[in-house]
Amino acid sequence: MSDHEPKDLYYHDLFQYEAHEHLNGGMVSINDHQNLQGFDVNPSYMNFTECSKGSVDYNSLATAFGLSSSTSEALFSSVEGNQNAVDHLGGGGGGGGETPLTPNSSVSSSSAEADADKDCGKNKKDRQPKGSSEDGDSSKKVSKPAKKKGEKKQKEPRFAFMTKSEVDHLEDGYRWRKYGQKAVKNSPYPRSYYRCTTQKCGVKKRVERSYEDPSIVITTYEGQHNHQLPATLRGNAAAALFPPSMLNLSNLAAGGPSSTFPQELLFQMPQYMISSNVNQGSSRNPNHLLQQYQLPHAAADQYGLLQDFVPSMFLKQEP
DNA sequence: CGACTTTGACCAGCGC
DNA sequence: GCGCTGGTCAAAGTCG
Repeated sequence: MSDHEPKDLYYHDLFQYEAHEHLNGGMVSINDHQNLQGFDVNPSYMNFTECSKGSVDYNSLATAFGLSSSTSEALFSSVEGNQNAVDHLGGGGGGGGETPLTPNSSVSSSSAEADADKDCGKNKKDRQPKGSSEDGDSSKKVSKPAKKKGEKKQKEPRFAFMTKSEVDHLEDGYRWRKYGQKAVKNSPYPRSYYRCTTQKCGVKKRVERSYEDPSIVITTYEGQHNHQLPATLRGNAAAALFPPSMLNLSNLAAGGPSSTFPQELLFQMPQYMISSNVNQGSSRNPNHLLQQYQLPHAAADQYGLLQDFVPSMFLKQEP
């Protein structure tokens, strides 16, 4: 954090420290022998840095998702609420560099616990739309948000994962609108910013390529979808993108025939977890979805383990 | 014509 | 305080 160099090391370490992370509980590997169709997914890892904190049985997690544990498929990184953790994915972070993701590392803080500031509003997005301002003093493009001094950026749950793909923007069944693109320091590849086009859904995602391995796309999701997959895309995208093996995985997690994208799975998992706590009286949240993603009986045993680490990172504090 | 992408500018946070 | 960087906005352009 003191300088940028450690940040630069992230990508190296992200991969090189796989075993290390395993030992330190910094990385979770979800494994599957199958390759993602079209993605030619290479070793990737599920890195629930936050949830792990050295207390998570990764194998259990993998098992819970119906994954075997010899080769990894996708890297997921829970970087929720931790700027460092996020940044190291974004090529700007300092968490993953020289410092392994030990329980004491900078990645260990939890926004859900410590930063649950319950201000679920999006700080930046809550900026007054310029057009709405009466004064119309549009000398500046962006009006200043009436933000209090100590107020920190809202920290949404985040997930990052790596996918080996030639396309930057992986279809995940949701509709996204690109709202920005920035060059990333020390990386020749720009980072793209997407926002879910569904109204009231503030989910965002960043997509960038690893400069270490340009074939790897790093996707970071922020927030949780509060809606279902768009009907027009639902199924098609997932079905197109995922081979039966992957769908099996999804089915396993879903306990049903519906095909789901791993990313979606990531989001549904939180929702699933959230349901018991948050769902009451929430008419807006289509939590019937949750029923679709019940963990399979086979994984029921592991669910307890999931419960151990999921809540702190996934549970969104309901106002 | 609406939805989406591109792109330059602005802002906030952080380190020095 | 300054500069750097990441994140976001919104006008303009593009596409179907």
